[in-house]
Amino acid sequence: MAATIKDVAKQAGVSTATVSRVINNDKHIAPDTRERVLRIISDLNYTVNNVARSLKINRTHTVGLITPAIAEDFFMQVAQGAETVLRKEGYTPIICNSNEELEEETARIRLLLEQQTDGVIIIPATNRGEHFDMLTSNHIPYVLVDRVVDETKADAVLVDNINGAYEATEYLINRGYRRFGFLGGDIEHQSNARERFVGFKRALEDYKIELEEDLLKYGDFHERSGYELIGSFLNNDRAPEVVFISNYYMYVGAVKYLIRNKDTMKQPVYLASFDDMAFSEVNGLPSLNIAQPIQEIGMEAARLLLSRIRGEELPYPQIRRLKTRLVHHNT
Amino acid sequence: MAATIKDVAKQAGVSTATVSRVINNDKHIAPDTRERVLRIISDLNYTVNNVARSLKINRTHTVGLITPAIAEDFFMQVAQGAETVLRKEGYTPIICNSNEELEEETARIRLLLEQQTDGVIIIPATNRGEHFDMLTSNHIPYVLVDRVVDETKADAVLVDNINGAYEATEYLINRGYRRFGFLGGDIEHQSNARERFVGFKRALEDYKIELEEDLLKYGDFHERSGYELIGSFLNNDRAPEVVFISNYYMYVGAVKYLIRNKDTMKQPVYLASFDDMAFSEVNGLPSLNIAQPIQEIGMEAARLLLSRIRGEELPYPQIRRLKTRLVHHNT
DNA sequence: GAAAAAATTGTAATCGTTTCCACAAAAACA
DNA sequence: TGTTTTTGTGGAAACGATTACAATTTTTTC
Repeated sequence: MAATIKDVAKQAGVSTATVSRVINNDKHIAPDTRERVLRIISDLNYTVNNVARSLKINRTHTVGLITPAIAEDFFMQVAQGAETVLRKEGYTPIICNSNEELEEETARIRLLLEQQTDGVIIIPATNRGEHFDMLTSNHIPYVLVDRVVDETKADAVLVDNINGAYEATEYLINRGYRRFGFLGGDIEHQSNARERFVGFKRALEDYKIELEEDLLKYGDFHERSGYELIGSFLNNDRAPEVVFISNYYMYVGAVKYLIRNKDTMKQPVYLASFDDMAFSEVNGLPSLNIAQPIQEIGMEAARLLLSRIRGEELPYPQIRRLKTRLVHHNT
Repeated sequence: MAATIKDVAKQAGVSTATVSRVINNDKHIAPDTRERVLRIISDLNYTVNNVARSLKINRTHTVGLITPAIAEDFFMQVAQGAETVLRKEGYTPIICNSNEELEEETARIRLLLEQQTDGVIIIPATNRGEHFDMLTSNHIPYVLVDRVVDETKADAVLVDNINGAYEATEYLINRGYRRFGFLGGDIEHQSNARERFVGFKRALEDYKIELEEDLLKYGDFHERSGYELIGSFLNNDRAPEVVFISNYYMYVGAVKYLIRNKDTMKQPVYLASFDDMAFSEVNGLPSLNIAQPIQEIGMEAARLLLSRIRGEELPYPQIRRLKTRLVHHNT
């Protein structure tokens, strides 16, 4: 139904080869043929069929992006960053949702393989990575984002979690805080949760500050666990002066708890937390936030992936760590 | 490099036709050949090449989704809803970003045309719609979401804005509020802004409540305008008791203003606003929110589009309006 | 003005599938 | 047993582009 290259060729009285050359800006074409062909193209409203082209040239100029959740701020900002650079380089991202499930992640990889994407950016849902081998064995480059399974294996774009946590903690210490609470993630299985804990602890050690075991709680980086855990700290005589929260969603949960219970709260608690996103400012509570350059993470991941796709020579693996930044709210 | 259907055929000692039949679950195939072929497929780690398949069958099982902004809550919830039903039906969404720009929206449509998507879901960035004709003339079905250019022309999934605004206003009236402020959008050019205003005004009229001209302000549905406009209402003796805000982002702006200036505020103002998203609860201010079934909008759009793709007989155009729901926060 | 070089165009194979058509073998029927 | 029907399989032509190679025309060079 839609016009094909053949229709254009016939109308213009040339071969499809010539039309193809015009489309692809081949230099060796006579100016007047080029012009004639272009006119017919616009007359017929012809657009190139990318699926045919992709089949022939064996590249699709598409890149898969697997995220644990569409519709979550952090992931979509990464996606936005990636989209910006991919688009500029003529690539189309295909955003997929793993729903924080290993099997879905695997299924999406399979899908992207079928779709012949030229590369994949993955924000891993779990700490498993065997299924990435499917990509390797098909020679599809991929880049991990935000967390990593095994640092020696795959390209990754991360944030300097250790340093970010250290700086924030150090800042708090210098401001005179001594009694710390800590709300972390799964330090067993999640690289970023672990690193943030390390940075936090190292700062306390360097400044010889005691860390009480019962002021140390581990959740799962979800809002609910922040909401539930923060409560257990408060309203007793051993409450911390400041709580270090190592993830944004747990921070949101904690904030919600504090807002809901502000009338019964004995004393204010200061919050320090990873990430600086929408909520961090609007909730009205004073806090120290460790801002990740989220969009930049996505952009860097896209850049790295494109280098791989283009076959540029880079040692394996590339681990890029971006710097965090401290932000103050409502103080 | 990757195994093709030919490799499988050769290994299994059958023709590519047979392999294809196995892949596509053709009924007329001998059980033992099927089994043999399946074994080879798994041995060779074969995956079908969808770009070749798409070329042949002239369908890609992909659907474009054009949104004015990736990384904005509302749009991504729509996307999430759409993704859920598309995925279940074997379709892959390609999410594109128009950046709230007409030209980019046009460019994305052109891209999706080249990619041969089977249909497109569009959250329009502007009130222009001529470029949608490119889709029509290529026989690609499309569905508009959230706002509409001309109701008589294209399929659309919307929300019953008039009724939603009316109900909320009526509720406020019944609660005794009489002095209303209104923060709206561009009622000239944006269908949803207009409809919400109509519902609001109609309720006031029905209850014979005066609407003062200088308590009526129009912004642009962005945070900044909410922030700036709310201030002009307050701190004078003619301040409204309640402000009806017809968009979430303006609401967020207003909330930020109120939080920042809470110390200098003479009297509290109650907010009523369209949408009920992340901020609505956490900001701590009491408010009445008009919740749209955002994910459901995306799901319905996907369902409608799939009906069109499948060629089901439905009168043109289909305009589906979903109901809103009132939600109370911090009261 | 002829030979060589450069520029322009066409022919046809190819990418990896699907599917129409033909056909052989097996099953059902008489 | 011979005929018809059913079942399973293969051959080969598409789908719409790109591109190596060849062929032709034009330009340059001496």
